[in-house]
Formats: sequence, structure tokens, C-alpha cells
Amino acid sequence: MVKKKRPTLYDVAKEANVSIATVSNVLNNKDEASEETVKRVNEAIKYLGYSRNESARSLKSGDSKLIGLIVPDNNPFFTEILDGIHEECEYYDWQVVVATSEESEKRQNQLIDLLSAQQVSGIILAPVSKTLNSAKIAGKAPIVLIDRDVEDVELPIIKADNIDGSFKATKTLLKNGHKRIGLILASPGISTTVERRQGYIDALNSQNIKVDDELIQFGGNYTGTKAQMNGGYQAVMNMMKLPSPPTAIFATNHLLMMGAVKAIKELQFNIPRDISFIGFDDHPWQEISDPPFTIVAQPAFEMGRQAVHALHKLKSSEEVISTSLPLQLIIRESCGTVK
Amino acid sequence: MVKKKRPTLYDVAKEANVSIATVSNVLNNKDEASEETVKRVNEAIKYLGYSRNESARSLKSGDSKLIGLIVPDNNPFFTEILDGIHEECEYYDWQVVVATSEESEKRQNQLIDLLSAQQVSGIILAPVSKTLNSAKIAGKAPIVLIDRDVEDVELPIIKADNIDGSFKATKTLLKNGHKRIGLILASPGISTTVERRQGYIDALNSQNIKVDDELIQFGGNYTGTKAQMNGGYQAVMNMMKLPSPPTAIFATNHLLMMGAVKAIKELQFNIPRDISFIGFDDHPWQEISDPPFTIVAQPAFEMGRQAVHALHKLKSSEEVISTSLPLQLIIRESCGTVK
DNA sequence: CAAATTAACTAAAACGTTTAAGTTGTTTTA
DNA sequence: TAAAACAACTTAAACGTTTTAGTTAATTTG
Repeated sequence: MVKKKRPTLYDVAKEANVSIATVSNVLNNKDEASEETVKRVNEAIKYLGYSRNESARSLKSGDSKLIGLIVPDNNPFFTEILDGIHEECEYYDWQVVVATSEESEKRQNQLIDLLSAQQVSGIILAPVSKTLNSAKIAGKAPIVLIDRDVEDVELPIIKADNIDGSFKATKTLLKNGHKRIGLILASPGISTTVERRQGYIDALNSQNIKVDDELIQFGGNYTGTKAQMNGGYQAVMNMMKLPSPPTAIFATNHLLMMGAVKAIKELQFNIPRDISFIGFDDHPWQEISDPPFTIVAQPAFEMGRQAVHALHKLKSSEEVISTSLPLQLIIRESCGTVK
Repeated sequence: MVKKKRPTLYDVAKEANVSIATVSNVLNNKDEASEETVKRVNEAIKYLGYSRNESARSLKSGDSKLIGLIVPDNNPFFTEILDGIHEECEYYDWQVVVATSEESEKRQNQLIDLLSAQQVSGIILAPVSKTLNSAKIAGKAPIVLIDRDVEDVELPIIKADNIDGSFKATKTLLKNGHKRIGLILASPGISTTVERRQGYIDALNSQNIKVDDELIQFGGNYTGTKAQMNGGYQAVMNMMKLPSPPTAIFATNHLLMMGAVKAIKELQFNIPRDISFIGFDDHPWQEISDPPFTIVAQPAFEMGRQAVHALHKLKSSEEVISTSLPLQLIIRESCGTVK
């Protein structure tokens, strides 16, 4: 069997009795061909089953129909972001190359290189750390940050208002009379952690409650689902063996939350009777969990959409305004008043 | 500010005082240059921050470092598959373009076209229906199926042994004395549904129990998380109002399972006291669910890995053997014996 | 020691597009 | 009615690679 080559512009041109330039014009709706010709060309395209070789197009025109997404891992939060990205990309006719940095800075830089080599039109990046060596991204595809910010270089970013979200959650616990509130944070090396810690501290300060560092635990210094969950688990174990353990716990991401809940159940504490709990990220299983958890919900889908939109603006050299989307505190049944 | 063009082979060649052919050879480890030259070229590459334009490479060589993945949606099962794909792709130095067909055949065909136009080296596809118009895939990128099979065209496939998995689950319920077992299936239009139904029927037959069609509900004829969950919910509602309701329920995917559990809780039935339950797909939240659910676990990660491997074999025109991976029944505490 | 082989290169064509710069023949304008 | 404008094309160069077919000088062989 001879492997049939895909038809090219040239084949279409021959079939329709025009030049390849005309076919290209028709293909790009350049409006420089007669109705009659357009029809003939389109028929030839359909007849031959032609579709454009995007590599050639990308080579010549210098921009591709691809964008890159680099996330630390495929956790449900980033998956929802991807959904939003997909939705918005349909509009711009972009496809998405998804890559995971596995929380490794080396791998992340490698991926920026690799995706740029693929001539992606831009990269949506959730960075693994608070810095982003500017030399490493010079001459590479334009970058829009998502979720996490960096300190050393100014890039457009679509993020959540973590300070406010964390503030609201903590404030709610305070209102219920809790004075010792455990805070479970992810890795100290990312901006979301810093911000969520800040919101917590702001809330305590607003009530003149002293911050006790022993109640702030970093549970996410590891990579991988199991390890993150385990981080949440350990955090709870640590704080509950304190001389004066917390009466409420706030876990600032999904995986930490699950690990924390696991620990609490294992310690035979009841939520919300013995301990109040606020988690992070809303997911379908919350609908069947017992108790239904009060959580801080992130607009992940919307973040994805807006990141794509920002990238598109960046490409058309419009001004891109970084945005901070509000977090929503969804009150359910995991918080009680302190006895 | 003048936008700096990325350096090309030509720039590197000039810098290193060699021809572009030599640079290309060095770049591709063709072993035709002296040690001294290789060193000079590599220094020039580093100095200029050169990285290959993959569009040009793809255009000339006819194959890209991209593969496509088309899944119906980004549910946790497919996300885990993506993890496996990512892991294996690192080995082959492939990047993955992820696209969702949203269970639409039209969109799926569109995506096969779009990805092929991107010159992807191959496509890993979880098809939305039992057929795959062969005319539509002729001349397109080579396809390896994953999870779901098609009837009208023979393609390599990496799938789970759904019949056996479903058989084992049903058999377990039968052993516990259940005679009326509700089965919640996804859309009848996909192979996994057909197979999971078959395993169920085989198990009943092996015990000489008549199949009651009223106990077999299709809950997944919709797309989207909410809709699928609702399908599971409705399925339970329907079977529980039967004159002789089931004493056990087997839900054959993750989303259906959650909807079903929600309905059962709403009806105030206790699992496993009032009703036994077996679900599908193992996920982190199962660790904190109450009760811990007995489920059929899919080797999603491994499926992803093997699909990439199969694609690579297909490319190097080795024989690709379709495989059916075993499903594992993980026994926890959601099944009781019938009274 | 001439011929053959080899090591280390280079020149140039090709991949399939897009696009700037023509080239027609027809219609409009002053 | 001659010049200008326009509609509807075509020609050919370029994008950045890979690769085939040389080329040159040094080395090996009979």
C-alpha cells in the first residue's frame, strides 16, 4: 500500500485551475477572489479533503494556533482551569498544549523552552516558585500567569483574591467564637500561600487576637496527590497535640483539606461538634460528603477563560490588565460555635 | 523597542563559523562533526539561546513532537489518563495537545481534523460513539483508541477489561445474597456501557437469576458533570420506587456513583445497612468518605502510558497489540449481606 | 605511490504556506 | 477618450529546517 500524501495548496490549486496564492486567499477569507472562484476552490478543497498544514503556516506567518499551559500537576483545580481555557480557546480557534512541571523549577524552565520551540502563541503558566529568572523567558513565547504570582518580573496575571478569601473564612470562624484557629498552608514558596496566610493574619489582627505560629502549618512542601494529602494529615496531627489545640481549622487547598479531614476523622473528632472546619475548592463530591463542608470556592473556570482572553490581548498588543477575581465563601455545615 | 527575532540555525552557523548543515547535524547528534566543532556549535547555541523552530522541523521532516489527546471531558478518570500520557511522553520527548469533544461526534471529527492539521504525530482518542466514519479519519493522523472501542473500523486500543470488572463486582453482591441488583450505566452509545452491562448479565446468568430490565438504568445520556451526576441520581430514584426495589446498586462510573449516593442519602437509606453499593473509579476523596466505598478501580494511569507506547510503536510501524487491562475490585465497607 | 577510502565538512533543494509585488483586462473618472 | 482605478488574479520569494549529493583534504590500501 502506498501511503497517500495529504493534499497541499498546490493540489487544490491544480484541481480548481487557479494559483496557490488564490487558494491561500480563499482559505483566509481575503476577499480578493470572485464568488465563482471561491466556490470552485471550496469544492476542490472538499473534494480532496484538504486541510492546511499548520506547521507551514506557522513557519511562514510566525504564529501558530497553539498555546501552552504549564501547571504544577493535574489536580482538580487546574483541571477546572483547563476547562475554562478550552471554552475560551474555541472562540479564538486555539488548541492547548498541556504540560506539567511537577513543581520543579528546572522542568518548568525546560517546558517554557520546549513550548516556545513549538512556536506556541503564548503560555499560560502557574509558576512553581516566587521567582521566574527573566533571562530564561526572554525571547520565549509571551507569558500570562495564572493563580500564582512571581516577584521578580512583572507579568499579566489572572488570580484569585486570596487575601480576601482567607480573611472572610477566618473572620467567619472568629465570629463563631473561635480564638484558636489552625491554618494549613501549602508550600511557603508560592504566592497563594503568602496571601492566604496574610488574610488569616489580617482577620486575627482585626479582632486583636495574637497570631500563634504553632497554629500555622505548611503541609504542602511536597509534590503529588498522596504527598499533599499527607501534608494536610500531618498538619492536623501536629496541631492537635499542642497543649492548647485549635477549636477550628482552615485548610487552604483541596488536597490539604482531604488529608486534614482524614486526620480529624482518625482522631475521632466530629465536625462540626468537636472542631469547626473550613476547606478550599468546591468539587462534586462535596455534595455527598458528611458533613457538607463550608469552603472557599475559587472561580477556576473563569480564571482559565480570562487567562486566554488576556493572552489574546497581549498578542494584539492591547493593554492587558491583571485581574484578581473574588473568592466565594460557601457556608454549609462544617462550622459550629465555640462552647 | 525592537522585538528581537529568535536566533535561527543560520545565526548559530555564523557564530560558530560552520554551515547550517553542520549545525543541524550537531543538533541531531548525527556524529559527523569533529569533537572540536561540536563544542564550538554547542557554545554558539548556548550563547545565542538558540532553540529549534519545531514548525520548520515539522514541515521539513513531516513529523512533529506533538501528539493529540481527544477525550469527551476532563473528568478525573481522563485526567489520570493524561497523567500517564505525560509520564510516558517525557520519554519520547512528545508534548500533548489536549482537546475535549464534549461527547459530540461533530466536534470530535472537527478535532481530528484540527489536530491532524497541526501535524501531530498521532492521536489518542476516547471516541464518543460506537462508530468512527472511516472516511473521516483517512489521511489523518494515526489513531490509538483509549478506554472506548468502536465497531466499524479496527484500530489499536488500550482499554480496561470491563466485562470482567463488572462481572466481579456483580458476583460479589450476589455472593452476599443480593438477588435484585440495580445497575446504573452511562450512555448506551459507548462500548464501555455495553461491556459493563454484559459483565453484569453474565454474573446473573451464572447464578441463574433472571435479568430484570427495570433494574438497568442508563443515567449518562447527557454531557457535563452536573448532568451525569443527575443521571445517577435519577437512576436511583427510579429503581427505588419499583414495587420490588433493589437491595444493592452497582454504579458504573464515578459521576454516576456520586449522583447515586446523593439520592440514596436523600432517601435516608444507610449504606451498607439498608442498601449495598459498589462504585467505580478510585479517587482521593474515597479516603474520607463515609462509608469507605467498595469500588471497581481502573488502571487509568497505566492506560495512558500504554496508549503513548502503542502510538510510538504504530509510528515505527511495529505491530501494535491492543490490550485489555484488568480491573481491580477494591473491597471496603459499602456492601452488606442481604437480610 | 597512485588509487581508494574516509573524515569533516558545505551547497542547495525541498517541505507547504503567506504575502509583497506584479500583471492582466475591465470599468470609472475628469 | 486618455488616464486612473479597480477587480481578479499570478509570480516568486521567503520562513527555518533536514537531507541528498557533493567537495576537499587527509589517511589508508594494494
